[in-house]
Amino acid sequence: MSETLRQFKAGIFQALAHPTRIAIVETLREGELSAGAIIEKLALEQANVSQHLAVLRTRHIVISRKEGNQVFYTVRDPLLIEVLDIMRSYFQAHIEESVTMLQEFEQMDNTESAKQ
Amino acid sequence: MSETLRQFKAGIFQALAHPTRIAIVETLREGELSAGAIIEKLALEQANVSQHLAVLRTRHIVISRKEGNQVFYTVRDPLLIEVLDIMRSYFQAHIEESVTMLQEFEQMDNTESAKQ
DNA sequence: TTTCTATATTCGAAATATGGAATATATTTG
DNA sequence: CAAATATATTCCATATTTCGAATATAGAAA
Repeated sequence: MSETLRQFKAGIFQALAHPTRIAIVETLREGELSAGAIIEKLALEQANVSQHLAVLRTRHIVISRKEGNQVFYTVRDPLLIEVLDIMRSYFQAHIEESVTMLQEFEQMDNTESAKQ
Repeated sequence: MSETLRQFKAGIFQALAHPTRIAIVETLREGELSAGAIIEKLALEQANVSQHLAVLRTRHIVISRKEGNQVFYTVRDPLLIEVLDIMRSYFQAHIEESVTMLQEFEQMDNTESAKQ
């Protein structure tokens, strides 16, 4: 497989590699929502959500449609939702280890801060 | 959905969000390989591959098994292969656009360099 | 036109990821 | 034991990501 294709794939994964962006995609699971509605549902900063939406747009994970004042977003391909669903079963299948793993990451974070 | 689950999913995507790590996982599609075999197939620096393997290990994307001098790697869970398969259809479905997108990125890079 | 609302963009600081060079560790071989 | 082999880890410089604050833009309403 070409390096170009691998870069493309990495870009898609990268676009999904943030909890907030995953939250956005899952919020859009039921269908179209305005940026404002997403912000409200997630209870996050407007600028922050907008930045994450920009990442998802650039990677064509979502499509945006402007209507008057608002911008409506949809997930472009349902396949992505399917992927997220599979990952949930994966998580559940390995729940014990998954929690341990996340705890280890937190532990690392604490160790880092402790150094200061 | 819990923030924990979202972090977990983001972690998996993060682990796959690098061309070299994608190459490694795809190399392991056919089955187990030693670190050395992976390095040879990908024709990359030993240390570099080892670092990327460490990322994949930390995220439990791969499992390692030590036999004598060597360490053999496998992709841990068929569910992940399934994820990769779905992503593969996704990539194929959008390949045309991907090429366009990559061209745009190149364009951006050129613009960037031109600025210097 | 001025103001209001919804959304996007820019900027700068802090955090994180990356790659190469050097070094460490463990195992086998002589 | 010493040397060779396979792999992992550490260190350091650079690049990228992330967030909040401030600012910009575009459309709607007054």
